[in-house]
Amino acid sequence: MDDASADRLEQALRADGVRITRQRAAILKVLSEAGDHPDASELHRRARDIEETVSLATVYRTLAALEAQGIIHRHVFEGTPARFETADLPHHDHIIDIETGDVIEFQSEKIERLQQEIAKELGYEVVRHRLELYCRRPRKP
Amino acid sequence: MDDASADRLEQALRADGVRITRQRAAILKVLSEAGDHPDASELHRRARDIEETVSLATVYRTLAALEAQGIIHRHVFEGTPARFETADLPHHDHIIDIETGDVIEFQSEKIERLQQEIAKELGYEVVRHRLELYCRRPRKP
DNA sequence: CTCCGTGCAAACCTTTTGCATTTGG
DNA sequence: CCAAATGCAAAAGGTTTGCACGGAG
Repeated sequence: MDDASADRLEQALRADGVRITRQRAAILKVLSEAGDHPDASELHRRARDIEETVSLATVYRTLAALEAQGIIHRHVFEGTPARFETADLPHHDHIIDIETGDVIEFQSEKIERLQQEIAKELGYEVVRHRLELYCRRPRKP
Repeated sequence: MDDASADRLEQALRADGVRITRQRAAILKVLSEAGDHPDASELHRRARDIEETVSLATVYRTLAALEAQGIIHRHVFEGTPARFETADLPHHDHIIDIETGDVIEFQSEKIERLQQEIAKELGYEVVRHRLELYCRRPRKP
């Protein structure tokens, strides 16, 4: 993601009457540039490189606001703090490398469809779902 | 699950040199009789009806031990404390009713297979996974 | 007898919040 | 201007842990 994206995030927020402070601009920039899935304290660290006066509380408050607007997604993987990513990509699920912590995205329309079918058969409607594959690279033989 | 199951859990533990105390016996009984997916404090509450002197710390320590032995599974659903179930049923995933908190189990061999394939294509091997469908009952028209 | 397990209370860690102060629009 | 946002520090909430005592094998 580039700076144009950070601008887009700002527009989306402004449209909802949210003020763009120096702190928020920094957080938005960091989010828009993140290729990975950083957690709150990592975002805090990166944001402070841009704007020194960002507190962790503000990071959390901004993330909550962005999530409420559907601008970012929060993922809580097993045994780790929540991690965040911008919601600009189409829906996808995640592979978590259990050795490195790396996160890889993937999509599977087939799985999505199967999920709906299963829920329907049991009398439910899927509102949202979570699919995480905790993986490792196979050992060489 | 019935009392015979509680006994089976005890055997499994004893075999690993773990002592069966009154407290643990109570926790095992509660787990083996639970048809739902109780969290630690609910287990604590139920265990105390059997054996008054069970502390929450012991509940957590016993759950950790049981999980390490693969005797129970721990599920951390969104925004709620961890919930536990005995590992006697074949593998399954969960539907969570977002209105009632009810948990429904389901299996899908197709989805399992697709997961493996996807991981393999990306150069990974699935060690474990988590699939949760957050659902509601559809409104009547 | 001897450790393993226990209760209690304090510590932990991430996330949230109350309050007085600053600041964006 | 002044409601909205911030920093700080304290609180919250689930879970873990240090320590001295108790009980299973």
